[in-house]
Parts: sequence; structure tokens; C-alpha cells
Amino acid sequence: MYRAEESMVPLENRFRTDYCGLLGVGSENRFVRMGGWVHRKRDHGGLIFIDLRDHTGICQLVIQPEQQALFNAVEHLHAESVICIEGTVVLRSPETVNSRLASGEIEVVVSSVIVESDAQPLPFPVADEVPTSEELRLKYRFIDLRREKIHENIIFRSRLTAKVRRYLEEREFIEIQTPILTSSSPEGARDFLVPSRLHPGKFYALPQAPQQFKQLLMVSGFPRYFQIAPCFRDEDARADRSPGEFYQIDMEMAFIEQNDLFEILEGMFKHLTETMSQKRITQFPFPRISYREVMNRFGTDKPDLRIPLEIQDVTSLFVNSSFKVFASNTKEGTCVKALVLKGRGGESRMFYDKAEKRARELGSAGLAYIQFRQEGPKGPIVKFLGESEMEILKKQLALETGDVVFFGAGKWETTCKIMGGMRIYFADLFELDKDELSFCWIVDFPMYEYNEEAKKIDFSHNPFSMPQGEMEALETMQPLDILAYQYDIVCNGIELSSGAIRNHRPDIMYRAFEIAGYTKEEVDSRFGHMIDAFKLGAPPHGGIAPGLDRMVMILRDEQNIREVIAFPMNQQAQDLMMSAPSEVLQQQLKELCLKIDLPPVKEGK
RNA sequence: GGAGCUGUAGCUCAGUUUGGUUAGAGCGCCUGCCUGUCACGCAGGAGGUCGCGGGUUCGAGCCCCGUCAGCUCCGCCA
Repeated sequence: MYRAEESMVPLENRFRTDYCGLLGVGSENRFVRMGGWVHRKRDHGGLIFIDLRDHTGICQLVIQPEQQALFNAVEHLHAESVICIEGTVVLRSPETVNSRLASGEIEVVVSSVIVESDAQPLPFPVADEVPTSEELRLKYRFIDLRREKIHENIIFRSRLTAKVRRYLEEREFIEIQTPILTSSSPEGARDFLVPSRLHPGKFYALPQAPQQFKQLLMVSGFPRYFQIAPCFRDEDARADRSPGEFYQIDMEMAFIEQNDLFEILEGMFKHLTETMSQKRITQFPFPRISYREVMNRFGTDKPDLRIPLEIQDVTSLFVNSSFKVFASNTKEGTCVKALVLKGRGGESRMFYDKAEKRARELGSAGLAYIQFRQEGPKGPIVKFLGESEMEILKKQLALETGDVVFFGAGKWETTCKIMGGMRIYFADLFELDKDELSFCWIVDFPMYEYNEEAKKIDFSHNPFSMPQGEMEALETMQPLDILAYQYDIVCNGIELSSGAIRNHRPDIMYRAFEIAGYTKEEVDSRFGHMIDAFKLGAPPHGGIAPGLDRMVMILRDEQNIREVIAFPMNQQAQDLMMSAPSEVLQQQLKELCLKIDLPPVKEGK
């Protein structure tokens, strides 16, 4: 049951002197008052037991047969009614001790009952944690939150944020609230808009993150900022992505280098893991992997390092190969990748067909493979490979009889991603330790990428990131070769956060934007307030913003983000309990000078 | 915007493969009995627009078409 902090200060008033979960043999003979919910009732027709539940746990109450008035008061109570009782704590006889209950060695003999809330039958039970439809749980979230697991998740989240605050405050971070009604940020996800009454036709935007505010706080001379910050992005939901809103531990620091920031973050995650869970961190300090390397080895920028598989590059083996499909992918910008499964060379045809099907789903044209069997290599491409080619391949990949190797070939990034997808697909073949937290930093993201559709160079991440090598790099290097001080923190395949050392130099900013095709005038009109601020005394600074909801998910082994949010929305971004979003009064629209212009209703709707 | 899975009593589900009497179970609910249970027990009872609409058929929970809702995934997520 709910684990109360030992430091919990008992409040004594007319409702309670004690808490259900905290009573024990030491409480013997105490006269207590308690309030709580009727978790279960066992009516023996004369003798009644009630399991009373509060925030701390459960305690058994006994209504003795001679207490006719008490019997009448509780006889017809439904589960989840709220009662306040007075009574005396007594030790249970040895044969009636309940070892499954923290308070199972005692019970309370009731002398008085007040029914504070006579509950009607509930739409779903609290005490029997039977699976319940998501729709009902969300509609009656206040009931769902009484259930033990999710109740504890919410308590856990509170303690986690408290620990985060303490950790950061001890390191001179200052918590500062930033506006919720702000302006639309020029790039990023879709904004939520709020119409302005005082300025008809104009809109506030809810912040996708306090990104610009926190950088401006650095300009204001606050050395270290943090905030448990609500972030709003009008994007569709996923299991690990709440639609509309989520929380970040938003941080920014002045006069700081990437390594300083990594050290503080690693310390925080270590502290939280060690004090809040039984989990183990695989490697500390967290390994740092460049974007280039992580794509080559794991085929994704958010690798689950627990999966014991790595992609290998075999491009150079096929430069002069007679197998044209591979040979043609040895030029600059293309590659041939291999993924070896030890001991899986003897699987049924279906195993390889299903793998190929998955590869096609991931966008591959197919999935070449070679099974190394007792009788020799087997597979659709064996006939294209020369004997010496096969030998070199076996040697380089350390292939043994019984193994299978899968190949992908094509453009570098696409091929890496497909092979990365296959690596995750094959992860099911291994048992991953859920108590292992395999953190890593992904560093050295490219500053720019080539936009195939627009045939131009774009920022690949945050345009405010500082390019590595600063102005000199922008002036002398090929844009696509320039790296940024941009980093991600990843744990078990989940991206927890992105961050960057920012570009605080207007001259470098203008040049960086120029490479991406923006004139000085365009930069001034879109980001003028930021550039202006940087012209008026800006320190070097950088930050990061770990997702709070996802951290709680990982530490609590939850597969869905709704399990760690008190009042989440459903997949369609509706609050089924509050009926949001909802229509508004005509008068409200009129005040805002808004007219609704709905698209024509489809036939049949 | 697209794909997949699910939808039967207040809740969780069976029944759908192969259309055929009055649609079942457990929990909950109502009534009664029960003095040591802790998922208390026992007896009896009520409770159903089989998500909704249309179609095929002598006959549809079951087959077909459409639609709605919940979830998962793709798109989207600086």
C-alpha cells in the first residue's frame, strides 16, 4: 500500500488523530480517530469488518455485535463511502493476524461512526484492480486516482520533482516562472492559440517551451535558471507523448561549457535513480556517442543500448563487387550495412520472410541475408558473391556456422535508419533487463542538413545552437560538415531531452542564418528581439530540458504516459472528465471578434 | 490524413470460426441468512437497443457495407 514518509506529521483534529497505514503494535490501546474510504466491507450479520483506506494504507475496523447503533450506521454502506470513526487499537489474536497488511497485527474496535459521504455504487471498483476501459478511467479520473498503482505514481512524481528542486537549488539554480500567454514561436510544432480580447484579430500562443525566455534570463544575469515548465504543442499523441501538454525540467546556465552541463545532469540522474528506484545505471559517467557514430552503430539517434546488437559497415568490401546492387552503393553518401544475428542461421523460412516484411514497412526495398549453415552459405544473394568476397565478409564480421547476416544498402541515413529499425525488431529475441538504465549522450549533431524537397540547406536542429568552431567554421567549412554544440540525453531507447550550447553572438547568428538562406532583414524580423538582446550584453550560455513525464515513466516501468499524469487527455486530445475542448457562448466569440467557419460536414455524419 | 486491434449486463469477459429455442459467467447491485473475516460465506432476485445505421436471409450478437468511440502505430513532434 501507499508508503507514507516517516516524517509525516500527524495532524490531530476532530476528524483524525492517526492514519490507517501507520498503525501497528506500538499503537496498542490507543484511542484513535481516523477518516477514510470504505475499501471493503465484510458483513457477518452482527460482526462487521471494514477495511478503511486513507492515503497511507489500510486498517481493519471491527464493529462488535453488541453495538447495534454502529451496525445500523454501516450495514448498508457501499464501498468508497467516506467515514470518520473513533475507536481503540487492539492487538489481533495470533491466528487472525493478516501478514499482507502493514497494519495487519492490529485492528480498531470502533466506538463511533460518522458517515461523511454515503457513496453510490461506483462505475468501476477501486479495491479490485481489474483492468478498466481507458474511456471510463479518464471520465472518472478522480476515482481511478484512488487505485493504488496510479496513486503511487502521482506521489512518486511529486517526490521526484521535490528531489529535482532540492538538487538544483543546492547548485545555485533559481526557479523562475515564465509566461503561459506568449507569442507564437517562428519555428517548431503547431501552436495552441489564444485569442486576445483587447487586440481583436491577434493571438497569444502557448509556449512550446520557455526557450526564448530562459535564454533572455541568462542575458538578465541570472546565472542558473530552472523551472518545472509546462510545454504546449498541438501535435498528435503517442504512448510516450501526451497530446497538447507535457512538463519539462527546463534548465539554462550562463558561462558554461558542454562538459560542465553534462556533469550536472549526470549527477542529477544518478541521484534520482539511486534515491528513487532500485534500478542500476549501466555506465557512469554516461557514454558519449557522436551522431555519426550512433547512426552507424545503432541506426537511430535514440538507441536502446541494452539490445546486444550492433550494425556494422561493410561498404568497403563491395567497392569492386560483382554484386551490382551493393557495388553501386559504395559511393560517397551511400553505404552497405550488415547486422549479424549469432546462432539464428537455421531459422525457418518464415523467420526471414517476416524480417523482410518488416524491412519493407520501414521503407527498404528488401532485405538481403545470408545464412551460414553446415552445408554452406544460403540465401537469395549468395549466388552474386564470389568465394573470396564471402571469405573476407566472414572474417570481418566474425561469422561462424549457424549465424545469419542481414544487409541494407543505399543512402547513408536511410540505410542506417532501416537497419536501426531491424535492430529494434530483433530486440524481441533478447530479454532486456528492465532494472538497467542505459543512459547515453548523443553529441556532435550536424548544424545543417540538406532539404531534398526544397533543394536547400536547413538547420537540422535548433537554429540558436552554437556551431562548433564558431565563426571560423562557418566561414571555412562545408556547411553540411559543420557540427553543433547540440546534444540529446537518451535512456533505454527513449529520448529524455535535447539541449545545446547557444549561439549568443549576433555576428555568428547572422552568418549561420545566411547559410540557411535567411537575409539579415529576415532574421531581424523573425528573431529580432533575441538578436537585439544579444547585442546588449549576453553571456555565453547553454541548457537542456529533460522531459519530466518520461522520467517518471521510466523509473516506474510504465508503458503509457497517462499513467504518470493526474488528469491526462485521451488520444484525441480531449479531457473526457471536463469535456474539453467545448463550444463557447456566442457572446464570448463576439467579444473576441471571432466567427466560427466550420468545414462542410461530410455526408453521413 | 492513413493503417491495425477492440466494442456483448454497472465492471471484466465468454459466445462470432460453422447464422437457428428464452444471449451466459465472475464481480457489483437488491432481498434474506450468517459472531473472526480479510477477494468472507450461503440462498434467492433484478439487470441486455450485443456501439450505431443500413443490407443479405425464413431467421443476424454472429455474414456484408457504412459509421461512431477507445487504444496502438505511421504522418506530425524547432
